[in-house]
Formats: sequence, structure tokens, C-alpha cells
Amino acid sequence: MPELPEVETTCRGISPYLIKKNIQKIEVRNHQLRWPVPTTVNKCINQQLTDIQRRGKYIIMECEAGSLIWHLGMSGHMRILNKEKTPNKHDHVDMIMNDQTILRLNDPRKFGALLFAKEPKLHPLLANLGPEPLSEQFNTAYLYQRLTNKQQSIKQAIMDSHIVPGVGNIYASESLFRSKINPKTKAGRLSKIRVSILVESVKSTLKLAIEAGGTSLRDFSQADGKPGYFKQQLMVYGRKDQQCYQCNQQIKHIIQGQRATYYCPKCQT
DNA sequence: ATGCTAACCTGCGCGC
DNA sequence: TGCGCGCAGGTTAGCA
Repeated sequence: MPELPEVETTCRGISPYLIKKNIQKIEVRNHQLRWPVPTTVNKCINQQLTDIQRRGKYIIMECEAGSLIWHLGMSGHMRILNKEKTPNKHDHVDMIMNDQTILRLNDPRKFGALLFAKEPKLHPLLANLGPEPLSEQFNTAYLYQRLTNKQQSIKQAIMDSHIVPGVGNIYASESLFRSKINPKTKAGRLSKIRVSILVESVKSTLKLAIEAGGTSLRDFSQADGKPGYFKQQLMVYGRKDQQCYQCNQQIKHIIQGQRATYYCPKCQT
């Protein structure tokens, strides 16, 4: 579900309702997410939530005592409630603010996470992430260097958060289509020119998706409950055997690293 | 070091 | 209708 654009959309949706307010209570109905939710999250109780940031697919909520680190996994989404409502199935966590605004996490598959860290940037999960794809640090020189000698396919390489975080299964296929790069190409064999095209495609694809509010396939929805609309702009993802919008060739579906990849065998070489 | 695999968990759509 | 199967937006741990 949520890749960078969906997480970014979530952050933008929830921030106005939470920032500068005090956290009154964190109600964890089910601690068994990707990792057990630690009791240390309660260090944020009675603290002001000063800022919300995104790092890759992580959401970081900052308080003076430390930060809450959230991840939406495959199937998570967050919702803002302005008054108490009976929790539904898979509503695992509520964060209740001093004005009774509630942030509610729903995650059927429980691959998401809620953790606490005094210094989130030093947390093992965040410390080794690659540069943000929409930042200057994610550029041709950087990516070309990281791909040098890599035997792995370029699809798998750009889905590696230690190289660049935030690019998941949808946007990997979409970015490669826009770059005209075959997803099976060994990462280390791409020319510098093609790497530069890929860098720009990753950035533009993510930006367009953010503008559309993300992609809603199954469970993803924004904090106000509305879906994202980027699905209508997907060029290859989920389009197995359908015609390529550019050349009418049939879109191919292959499996790479246990994940579905979609591409146009004629446009992407 | 690098790269592959299984594993975590629930729901849904499809074919029979 | 119901059942079993395959598949789904992520990521780490563990092993070769």
C-alpha cells in the first residue's frame, strides 16, 4: 500500500490536526504490529507534538522527550476523528490529543509499526536509509556511484531503501517505464546518462503522485477518508496484458524478488 | 559484502 | 454458497 506519496499525503493530511497540540493518551489496543509497540511511546504523554516529518516511508512525530516513529506497512492508514467513535476491526492504535482530536491507525495486516526513539535519526531503522528521493542529495552522481558493480536488477535496486527510500513496488515500475529502462537490467550496467534519466523519472513520478493524493488500490485512503487518484495515471502497474499507452505492445508481468513487476518490452530496453 | 528467501498477517477475488 | 488458492502498496532476519 503506502509508498512515499501515500505517506506524504498522510503526513500532510494529519499535521494540521496534531501539530502544537498535547498528546493526552496513546491507546494501543493491539501491541502486536511488525514489532511489539513499546511502552516507551508513553514518554510522549503530556508532551507537545512539535513537528511531523516523513523520512522514506516513516512518519516521525517529534516531542521534546523524543519521537514517535510510525510505519504503515502494506495495509496501514491513518484517520483523524474529531470525536470518539467505536473502533472497528484493525483499529490498533489511537493517539488522543488534549482537544480530543484522535489519530487512529488501522492496519489489517499488521506489518506497520509504532516505535519510540529519543533520537529518531539515529534509530537503526532510519540511520542507514539513503537520501530522500525528492532532495538534492538524490542525484545522478550519488545513484551512479551506488549502482556501480551491482549485479542486482535495477528494479530491485531502486526498491532498496538503503539506496533510496520511499520507492515501492508501484513507483519502481512506473519510474522505470518513464525512464524507458527494462526492469531486468543489471543496475551496475546502466550508463550515467540513463541513471540521470532514472533519477529525474523517480522524482517526477513521486511528485505527480503526491499531487494526486497517492494511489488507492485496495485499502489506502487519506486521513480524511478520501482515496488517492494516481491510479488513473499508472502507465504499467497492474496493467498485465493490456496495451502500452505509448506503443500498443502488451504490458508484461514478471516476478522479481517475489514482487510483481510490470513493463513494456518494446518501450523499455 | 552481496543477494536471495522466508517470514510476518489478513482479506479479497477467482475458479471450481 | 462455499472452499482453497494465489495474490496484495513493506521490510527485516537469516542464510549461502
